[in-house]
Amino acid sequence: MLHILPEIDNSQALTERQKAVLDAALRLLVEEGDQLTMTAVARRASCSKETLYKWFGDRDGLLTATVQWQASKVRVAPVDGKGLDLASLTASLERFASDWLKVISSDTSIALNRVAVGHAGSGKDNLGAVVLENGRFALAKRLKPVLEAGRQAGWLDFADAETAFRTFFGLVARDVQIRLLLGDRLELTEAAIGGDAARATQQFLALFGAKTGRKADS
Amino acid sequence: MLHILPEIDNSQALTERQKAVLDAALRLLVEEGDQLTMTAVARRASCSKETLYKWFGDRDGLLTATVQWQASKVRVAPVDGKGLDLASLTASLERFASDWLKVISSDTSIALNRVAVGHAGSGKDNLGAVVLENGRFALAKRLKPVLEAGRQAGWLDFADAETAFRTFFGLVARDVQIRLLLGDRLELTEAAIGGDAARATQQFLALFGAKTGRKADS
DNA sequence: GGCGAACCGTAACGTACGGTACGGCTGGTC
DNA sequence: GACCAGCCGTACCGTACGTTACGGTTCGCC
Repeated sequence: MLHILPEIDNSQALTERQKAVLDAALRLLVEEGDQLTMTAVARRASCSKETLYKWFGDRDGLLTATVQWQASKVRVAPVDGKGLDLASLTASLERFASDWLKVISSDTSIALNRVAVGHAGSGKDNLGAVVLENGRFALAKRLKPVLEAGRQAGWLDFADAETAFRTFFGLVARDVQIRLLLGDRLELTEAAIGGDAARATQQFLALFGAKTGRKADS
Repeated sequence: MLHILPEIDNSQALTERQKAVLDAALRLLVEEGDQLTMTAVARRASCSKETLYKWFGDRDGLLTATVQWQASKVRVAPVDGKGLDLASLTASLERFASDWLKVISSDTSIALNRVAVGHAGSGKDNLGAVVLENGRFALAKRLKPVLEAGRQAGWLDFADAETAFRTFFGLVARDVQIRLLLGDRLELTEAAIGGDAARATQQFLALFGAKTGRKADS
C-alpha cells in the first residue's frame, strides 16, 4: 500500500502524539541507522504497532513521515533584509556556509541522509527526493535571493545564479558530507566551521566579486 | 566470523573464477542495490552458496571483497611526468577533474557508495573506509604531487596541499555526488563533464594561481 | 453508569533470507 | 580404474522482522 506524498508539507496535520512518536523514531534512526524495527519504534514511543500501522501505513510510510517531520522542523526564516553593503553580504554568506556545515555534520542529518541514500538504491519511495528538496534545494532557494541582491548592488558578478550557487556549495561542503556519510570521523568544531565558512566565502568573493567595488583592504 | 582486511590489497590472491563471481556480484549490486541476496549472487554467478561462504566467509565478506575488487580495477597510472608549463598543468587538472566526474557519476560508483553509506550506519564493517580510501583519498594521493610540482614551478601558490586539494575537490564535485546518491536524475554528458572540468580548473587557478606568471591572455 | 472509539501491550503468523548440509558431477592424480 | 578435492544445485534450518489480530484499559460523551 504505497502512500503518495502530499505535494509539499503535511506536518501540520500531525497531532502532538504523532509528533512525539516521530521524534522517537527519529532518535532511534540516529542511534541505530536504517535497521530500526517497527517493534523498537513502538517500544521507544510507548505505542502499539497497531497504531503505527494505522497512522503511517507501513514501514516506508513511517520512514517517510519521519524524514518529513524532521524536514519541517529545519525550515528557517527566509532571509531577512537586503543589506546592500559588502560587509553584510559577506556576513550573510558566511552565515549560510556556517549553517550548512552545521547541518550536514549533525548526527540527525547524517542518519537521515544515510537512510535516504540507502533507499534511493531500490527506488520504491522518494526519501531521497524529500531529503534533497529540504536540504540542497531549500538552501539554494534561500541563498539565491541573497546572491541576486549582491549582484544588484554591484558586489557580485555572475551570469547564472544556479551556477554561482553550485560553486558556493562546492566551496563550502567540499568533501565533508561524503566523508561523514561514509563513516569518516571528522570532528567539526565550532571554530573549524567558522574558519571554513570564512574561507569559502572569501574564495567565492574572489571568484564572483565584481571588478568594481572590491579591494576593500589593499 | 569477521575477516580482518589485509592492509591494502588482496586482489591478486583471487583466482579467475573468483574474479568472475565478484564481477557477477558487482553487476547485481549495480542492478539491485544493497538488497542483493546470497542466493541471487550464487544464481547469477552459477556457483553454489556453499562456495560463496567458503571463499568469502559471510555476506559482509562478499560485499567487502566485491568493493575491493572493483577498487583494484580502478587503480590508474600514478601521474606521468612533471610537465612544468602552465598548459600541461592546466591539462592535468582538467584531466583529473574530468576523470573524477566520470567516476562519481558512473553506475558502479553510485551503487558502491550507496551500499557503503548504508553500512557505515551500522558500523560492523569498514566498507565506507574502503570506498573512501580508494576514492577520495586515492585521488588526493595522485593529485597532490601535481599540485606540488605546480607550486615548485611557480604556477601555483598555496600553503597546504591538503587544503588546496579539498578546494579543488569541492570545485569539481560540487553537489553532483550527493544528488546522484540521493537518486536525483542528473545526466552528465561527455560535453557537460568537459565543461565542468574546465570551469573547475579555471576557478582553481584563479584562487591558487601564483601572482607571477599568470595573465596568460590579458 | 453504559458505550464506543482510540490506543496500549503482546501474542501470533508468514515470509524472506543468511547460513549449513548433503548428494551428485567433474577433473586431476596415482 | 580407484580415489579424492573442489564445486554445483538444492533442500533444509533458524531467526528476525514486517504485518495482523486480539484482549484489556482509558477517556470522552450521552
